[in-house]
Amino acid sequence: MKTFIGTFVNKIDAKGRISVPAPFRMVVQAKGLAGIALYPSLTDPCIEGCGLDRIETLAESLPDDALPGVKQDAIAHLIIGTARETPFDGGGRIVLPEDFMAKAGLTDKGAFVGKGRSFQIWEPAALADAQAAMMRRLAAARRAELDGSGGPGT
Amino acid sequence: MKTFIGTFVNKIDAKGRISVPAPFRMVVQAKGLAGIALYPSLTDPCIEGCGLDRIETLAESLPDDALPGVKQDAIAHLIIGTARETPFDGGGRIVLPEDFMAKAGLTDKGAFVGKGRSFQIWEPAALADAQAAMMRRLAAARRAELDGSGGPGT
DNA sequence: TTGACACCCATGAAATCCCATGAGATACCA
DNA sequence: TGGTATCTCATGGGATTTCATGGGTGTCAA
Repeated sequence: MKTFIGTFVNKIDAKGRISVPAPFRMVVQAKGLAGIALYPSLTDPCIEGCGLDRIETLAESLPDDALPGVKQDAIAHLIIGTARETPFDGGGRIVLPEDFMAKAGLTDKGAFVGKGRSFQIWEPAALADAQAAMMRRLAAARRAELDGSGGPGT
Repeated sequence: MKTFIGTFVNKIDAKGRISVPAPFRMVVQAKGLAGIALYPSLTDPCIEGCGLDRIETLAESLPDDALPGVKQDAIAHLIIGTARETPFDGGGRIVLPEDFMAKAGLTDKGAFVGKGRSFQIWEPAALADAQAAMMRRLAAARRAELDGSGGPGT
């Protein structure tokens, strides 16, 4: 498996540790990596994660020097600056940085959500809310579409 | 690890010493270097740093087509001319030059921010401001994009 | 001589590693 | 097909090491 797929809820212990779901772990271990990179999501109240190869690729894609006039890489710099390398312990866990947990509202449980090449870690309740909100938006969009092309659908 | 990733805040003691974060130290030590090179940032109110090797590379690997109108050699000479070598002490610390500290507004704490091939040292509050400003800019850009597709702005 | 600077060691806190345990799922065998 | 053995995985706690930080001493230069 080479993509992050599915949702898994694991416990966060007193030390801030959480087990990375075995399928996710295998995605990064298959690349020969011994840990993941975490960074606060720029758009959602959650932590984002990926193999740290992705971060290093991001860093290497930047121009060799910070010269005036180049602001297109603002996002990359923001991610690189806030990212954090988190190695697996013997049991396949990582330690969630405290400030990341605070930003994502994480306390005792974390929901890993696969996003393909990356994944997110949500507070389970917040994830449910966000997903419900997205469903409502989709339903509304569909209704709006049907309204224009015929009667109210089922 | 071969790139500077993440943010770490350390204390500056009365002697102007500050611990270089262990992950950053390992990046340069992996290259066989026993210290780092510092120079005032040309674009931000902070100190910039990297391995000594990068300064040497800078003198040679200047593309002449990156920025039309900007004298690349001038920038290189500026960096090379102002850069200072700062060796690690036994505990992995460096001594921040006083004039650099003044330019960056550093007093009692310094925030190391990874930038991939290099890193920066900020006054923590100034860093927070700069990052917040950047986030606002990104959010504004995103809003501008969404406006085209019908969302009522906040 | 006096100041600045580099090197040394000490210490507490925090992060990391290690092993143990139990539950659940799977595979295997009768 | 039912039951059992095995394995993986998630979790808990303790021990060890690393790291950041503080201060002292020696050395060199002005």
